Amino acid sequence: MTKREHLQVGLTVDLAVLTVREGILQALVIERGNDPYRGRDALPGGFLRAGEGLREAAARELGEETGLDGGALHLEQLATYGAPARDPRGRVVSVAYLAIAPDLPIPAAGSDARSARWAPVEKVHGALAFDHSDILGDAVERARSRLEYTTLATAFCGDVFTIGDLRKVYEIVWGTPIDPRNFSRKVTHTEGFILPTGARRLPETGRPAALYRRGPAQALIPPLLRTAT
Amino acid sequence: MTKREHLQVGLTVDLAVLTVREGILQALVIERGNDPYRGRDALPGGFLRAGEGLREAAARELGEETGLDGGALHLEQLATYGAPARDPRGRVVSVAYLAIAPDLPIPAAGSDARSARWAPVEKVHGALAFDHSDILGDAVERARSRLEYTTLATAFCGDVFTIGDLRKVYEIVWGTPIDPRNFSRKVTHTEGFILPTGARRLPETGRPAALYRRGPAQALIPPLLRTAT
DNA sequence: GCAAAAGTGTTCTTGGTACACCCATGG
DNA sequence: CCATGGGTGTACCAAGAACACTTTTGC
Repeated sequence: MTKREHLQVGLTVDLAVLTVREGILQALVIERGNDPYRGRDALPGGFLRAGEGLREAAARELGEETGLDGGALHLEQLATYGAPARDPRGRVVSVAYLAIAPDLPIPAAGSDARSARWAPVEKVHGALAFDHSDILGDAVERARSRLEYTTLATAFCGDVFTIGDLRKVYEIVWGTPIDPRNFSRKVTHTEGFILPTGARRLPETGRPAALYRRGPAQALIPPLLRTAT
Repeated sequence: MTKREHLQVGLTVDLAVLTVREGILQALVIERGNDPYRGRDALPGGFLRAGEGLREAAARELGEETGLDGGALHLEQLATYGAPARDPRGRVVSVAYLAIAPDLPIPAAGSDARSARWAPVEKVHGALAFDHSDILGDAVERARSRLEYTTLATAFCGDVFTIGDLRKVYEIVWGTPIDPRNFSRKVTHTEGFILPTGARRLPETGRPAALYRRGPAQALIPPLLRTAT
């Protein structure tokens, strides 16, 4: 408000990309190639560029560092982290985004990627560079909450999926077992959550399961609440 | 990640301060004294200072511009706004905070305040400087949602309040009437939402109402959902 | 025909909604 | 005694939770 020059800060965009893979919740991490925290795992991210919007920057970094298409998967702003000493290079504020991806074969190593890989959230949480463990913790909590009130769970699945696949997403992200019968009724009775494709999938053993596709609904009304732990 | 200088941006903290006053939802606005947008209403806010955390900056600005005690009222990070052209002065990213205040006498004009005042949300929404109308819209939606799942409604009330006061908060923020009987049972049966003080308040006319104080509960379980309009 | 997973139906209980009456005070 | 808002009780209904059996496939 006064006419003196105001503090200028570096602004990064960091991504917490979550997926369900091999039966556990995993996050995309990269191994840092430069100081600070060289050799440590961190969330993918990078500096904002001139003329670029925040979401735009998040999608770009995702593509550059991991080869994932930022436009194709769910991407939402999570929170902004700006503790004065969070980055030893100087004053850097980070806008964190939460991304949800299906179980993709392997993140393709992009031009800027040193060693992007999926890692179990349980394993890396607490071991990340900067304040990225805080960000990851907040991201997981946001994802858990989103499953209650939105149809976001389908973003963890591929184009087509069974009700059992969807239920496993809930069980793995929430870490609690869910009654298959009640779950099935719930998702099939919620208008626009999932749409039957008519096709079926043959498991290794057992009865074939009907395949579904994401429906148009965004909100889950009424919500699917996790019971108090 | 490369060694070239990265883009530096100005970083502001803006506040959407909401209260219920004279039976309607109001927001704290200031009239801008400088260009750009001189003379237009805007949300209170200002630039981050060196060595200062984001929340700390929000509390400071709140005190400076309005005389409200940022430490005393509910303050939560809302979202971050960084569209490239949102500020004509240059690249400025804003971290927005949502604050909830009880119906205070009048915001005291602080040292930096030009003309802080309460204004009906309906009136100023769409007429604010920068992208502050977007921020205010998001803030109102966040507050509405918070009333469903948390005990935040008590932050709109003073130290002591009646169940009728609390119900009016819900009715005004949501814009829908609520059944007084069911509401009363709901809030008194939710453990830790409100605590009886034993005192009573005499209205202008009618039976005295019991007074309550905020309880320790943060979450509202089960939630108090607004029925689909 | 056996193992494995999918799919369906019923009961019970909880919580939400709708609704009508009595109570305590000031004027 | 009347107007005004505070406080309570009850019937009904929707939704979640708990629970057992049948179906379809591969082997």
